[in-house]
Amino acid sequence: MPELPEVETVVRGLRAPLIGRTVLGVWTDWSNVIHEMPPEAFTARISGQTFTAVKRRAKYILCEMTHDVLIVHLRMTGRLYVVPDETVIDADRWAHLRLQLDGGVQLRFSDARKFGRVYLSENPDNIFPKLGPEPLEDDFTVEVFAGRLAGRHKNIKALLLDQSFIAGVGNIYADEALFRAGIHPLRNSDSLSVEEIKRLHETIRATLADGVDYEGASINWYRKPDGTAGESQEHFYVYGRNGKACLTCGTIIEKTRVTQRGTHYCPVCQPLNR
DNA sequence: CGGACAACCTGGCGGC
DNA sequence: TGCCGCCAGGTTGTCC
Repeated sequence: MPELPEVETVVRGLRAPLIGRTVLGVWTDWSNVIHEMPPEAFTARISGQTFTAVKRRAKYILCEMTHDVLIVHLRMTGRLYVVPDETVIDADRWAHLRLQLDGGVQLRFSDARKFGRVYLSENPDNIFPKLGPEPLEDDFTVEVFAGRLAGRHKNIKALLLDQSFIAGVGNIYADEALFRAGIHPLRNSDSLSVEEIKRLHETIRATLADGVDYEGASINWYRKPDGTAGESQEHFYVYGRNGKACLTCGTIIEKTRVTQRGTHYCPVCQPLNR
């Protein structure tokens, strides 16, 4: 669920409550959430460090501290928020990691499915796998996109989901971008015309930018750090709209599986054969 | 390189 | 009301 727009929204929402706060202690009831380091080492190392900045790379949240970077990946059901010590909210049922901060507040990481990951490292590059370009940056031009497509032979949806090809796109925004570009998710990447590549480049950026503007999609698990819902889901063209009329042509939106993932598309607006 | 698929986990939901 | 099985999707790793 949390894709680039959701992660970006979390990052923006954490800056005010987190920057300037110092870690006083660590509590966990499922230490597997901490990766690449024993929990005791994590506790010893993070204690006393102060948060200085909060940034994003791909779907990773980067909380920069005095000496290290606290790196969080929300995966499917992760939620990250700062609340006063005594506050109890529903998501706390799955809050497996809590950092006690000064000022009487806690940074809590809630994750119902325990897929999320937390790392502490001097340099995030030591943690990241190979990551593609940031689609919303100015240097992600259509030429860059076309260059990365060259030589690839794969269905276009699978390629959009590949984080080493382009960073930050997940299942929801891949479907939305492909619809807006009028491209069937099973089209092979090497069959796209110059015009289609140009359209897809534009719709990837527009879809993600809209997602950020709407503060993410709260379909089930995702919430902003302040606990409220995003509105992105109210503006979807195809995701979750299978069985409903296409907003462009009225045809019934179909759902199928592409590379093991639920995939939504309009069979008329996104023809497989052109 | 690409495709298929299991694994990691558990809540929510439809069906009976 | 309760139990069963399936679905959700980010990422890694394995096998062909």
